Amino acid sequence: MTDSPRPIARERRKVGAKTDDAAAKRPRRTKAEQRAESLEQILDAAEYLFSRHGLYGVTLRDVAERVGIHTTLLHYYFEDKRKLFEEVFARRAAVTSGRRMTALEEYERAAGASPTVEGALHAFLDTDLDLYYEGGERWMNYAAFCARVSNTPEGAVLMDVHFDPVVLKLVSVLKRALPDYSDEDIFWGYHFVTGALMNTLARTGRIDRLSGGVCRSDDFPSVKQRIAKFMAAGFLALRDGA
Amino acid sequence: MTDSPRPIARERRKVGAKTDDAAAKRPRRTKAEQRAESLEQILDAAEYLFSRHGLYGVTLRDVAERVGIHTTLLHYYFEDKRKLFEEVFARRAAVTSGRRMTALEEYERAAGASPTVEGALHAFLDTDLDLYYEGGERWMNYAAFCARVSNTPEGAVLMDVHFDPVVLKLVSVLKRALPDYSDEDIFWGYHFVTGALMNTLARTGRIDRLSGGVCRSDDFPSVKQRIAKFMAAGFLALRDGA
DNA sequence: ATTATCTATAGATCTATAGATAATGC
DNA sequence: ATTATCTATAGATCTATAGATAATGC
Repeated sequence: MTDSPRPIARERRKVGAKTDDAAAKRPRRTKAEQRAESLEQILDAAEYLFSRHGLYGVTLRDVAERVGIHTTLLHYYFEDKRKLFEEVFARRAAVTSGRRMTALEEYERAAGASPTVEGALHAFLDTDLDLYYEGGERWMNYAAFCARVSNTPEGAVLMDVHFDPVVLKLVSVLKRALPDYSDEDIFWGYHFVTGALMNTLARTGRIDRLSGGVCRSDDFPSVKQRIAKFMAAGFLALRDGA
Repeated sequence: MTDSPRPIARERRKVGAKTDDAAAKRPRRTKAEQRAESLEQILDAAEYLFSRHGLYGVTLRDVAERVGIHTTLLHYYFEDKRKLFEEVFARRAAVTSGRRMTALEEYERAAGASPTVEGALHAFLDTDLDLYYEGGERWMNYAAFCARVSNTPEGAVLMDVHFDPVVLKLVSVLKRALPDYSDEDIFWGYHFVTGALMNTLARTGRIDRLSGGVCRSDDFPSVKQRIAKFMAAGFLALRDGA
């Protein structure tokens, strides 16, 4: 693991130099604060590293070094490595899921009796892209983490656990927008949508190189401009005999 | 690593029991054959394991055990673990790339002056889906391997190396089909297409569980029935001011 | 005579635990 | 008195190499 030791936002405690820094700060922090801060730093570091190298490509030592703590402290806060991984996934899942759920409910209310595919997809996709893009680096890391994980067998199970409700909500709105569609068409359509979304969140840099710089992996606004309209048209095209 | 020790197609040499089996067979095989067979078995096993657990989630021992050989033999045939990984990628890349290239050229010839988006996508996507679906388990493993790898930073670089030519060919046909489109729209459209394709190739089982069995991850024919038409409509929808 | 495969092993690294120390909490 | 953090270390496992053995090749 040779990641650039980009400092995470909060100041690192330096190993073997806990005098100045720490002595100046610790007294001001309550234990609850210390705990919360350590947990956050650990999860941020793990999120960053897991998003780039996956569960097995990251060692607990990598995480500890990035935070500037001793490896064993990870065992104090987390049962084991897998649990740390799952908590990285879970931490922000509720936020994105909740936001999209709310957006879908609001859209349903606003659209009344005749929701559209594009409207539902705007609520689902734009809300998510905004969250990552406006949430800064950590949210972008989380997005890449999810995308990476989504293409793996175990990762897909985590997706089930955390995202099924909001996805099924989207599906229910799509069904109302396309009342004569089979479930099969709706689900395959969703499958295409989520593939495009995950490919965006992964931000591998491939589209940058492929397009010779015309598109940029981290340009979520450009994706947002196009994805809902693109996918909605795709759904409608399935009408006449898939 | 606790994969079911599903035997790979060729009979395994059993460790510590090389008497019957081997004694009966070896004499009949030339060294070139032996070499070719071992290489193939190793690559097949690695492909299977890497597709499920990624580069770091698989040990050389896992691969060797699956083949039924000693770990050190892997070092005899491959420089190191990463090289093995790259050779798994490269082995079938030329085949899929070549087939799609041919299909696109044939389509261009057939379509003459007015190629369509849907026609180009059929050539590109259907050719690939057929290859995996008709190629049996190994090709399906390779598809999952590629999909998994495509969502990672290093994996994306392998995609560049092996697939850029055929993708740029597709892009050139799309440009002819959509002469008034910006490069940006074309490339983002491709980005959505490949996301949907990779999500299909990954076969994580998520769509099966999400849809309650209505869709199946390994049902590539159903995807093939829909994907080109779906994506073509998406491209066309970008026309009026993305 | 050359190539394929195995034995033995080095050296590094990884996860996890037990127990000590240094902070905060009442 | 409790919680956060560090020291020391066990036990397992991993990649890779050196060198021996057992096949095929002429």
